Amino acid sequence: MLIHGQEPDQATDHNNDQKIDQKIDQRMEQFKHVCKKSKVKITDQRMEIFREVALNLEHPDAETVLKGVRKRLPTVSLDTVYRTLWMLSDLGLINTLGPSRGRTRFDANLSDHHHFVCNLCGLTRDFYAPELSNINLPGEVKDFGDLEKVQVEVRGICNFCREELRKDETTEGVNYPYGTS
Amino acid sequence: MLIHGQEPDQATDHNNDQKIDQKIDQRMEQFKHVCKKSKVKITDQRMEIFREVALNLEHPDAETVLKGVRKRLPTVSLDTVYRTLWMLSDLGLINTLGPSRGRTRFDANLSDHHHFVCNLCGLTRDFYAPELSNINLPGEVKDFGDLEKVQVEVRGICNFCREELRKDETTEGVNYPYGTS
DNA sequence: CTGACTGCAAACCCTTTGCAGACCG
DNA sequence: CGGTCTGCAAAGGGTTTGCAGTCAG
Repeated sequence: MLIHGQEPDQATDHNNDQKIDQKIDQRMEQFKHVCKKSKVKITDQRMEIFREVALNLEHPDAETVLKGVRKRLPTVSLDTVYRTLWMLSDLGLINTLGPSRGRTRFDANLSDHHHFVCNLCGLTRDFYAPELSNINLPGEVKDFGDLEKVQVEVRGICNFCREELRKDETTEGVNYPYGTS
Repeated sequence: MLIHGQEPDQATDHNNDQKIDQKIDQRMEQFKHVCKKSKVKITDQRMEIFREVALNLEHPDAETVLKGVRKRLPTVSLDTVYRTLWMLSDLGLINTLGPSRGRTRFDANLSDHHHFVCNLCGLTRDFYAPELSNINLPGEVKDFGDLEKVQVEVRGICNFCREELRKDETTEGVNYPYGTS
């Protein structure tokens, strides 16, 4: 998985930085509240790790979180990041993307949202579509078990990778012809 | 990730075994056709590995494929399974689920379908819903990149895990209180 | 103060790779 | 037969764990 250009501290889509700051403060308060309620100690590491996931629009994996957090706390270790992320997940403060364990990506956006995922680099961005929240599922789905959440995943090629492809077009061939029919 | 009861050779939802056999034969023919066309050698290992993915309704990971294949070819090795699965993916004969690499799960169902995923054990089952194929996406999604596929993922607790939970209810407590509000 | 938390290092698991022998075409 | 494919074993990369020192409450 190539994680490219989109650095955590890059400017967000629009210039609504103030609103974002406000949201973050609010999320930090919620974080502290839940920690106290659960008798979990509030440490600098934990705060910065949570802040990092909450700030990062691209749902980061553990190593990406580490990089971001180290800008503020240069001594944090990767294992603390892992422990904290899973703890936050246990506390319900963040969600995980993809199959459990194994390059898991973390998501601090708890609201009802959907994902665009780049097939090449794994870039994942949220989008909102209230009308998607009440789509009609076929009855058979309920036979599989208890339904909790419906999430739409749109797969494609992100703008960055499309450009890269254009550049690399003449560089190298493909291993297999890919033809299916 | 706990992979439980659902063994590959277990009876499928309904007793339409004959139809399934027919479909499998058809898929095997397609497999051979694509291999020949791509000048890839057809070996017993490759046939059985493809058959295993095509038969298995639960989208298996490499190790699960290995288990299934070893019933027929006891000497296959895990690395051959990996190599073959990625080759099949390159040939367009199967798809992968989840983030690339790292406990990837493989899917021989190439038709337009959606997934039910169990949050606890990772059980993944297909379902079909033609009306979901043309859902209206908000315009902003197109800004992320070129869209290729829209897949709906329904998350929940599968019947098996619900039962397990019921059994374990009195066995042990939970590490964290989980409360969010 | 004390138990929970951190950082280090080593262990662990899943996946990939190099190589010599085996096999498809 | 030749080049591809397999199985073995060892390496690789991400994640987890045991432990002694550190810190929040």
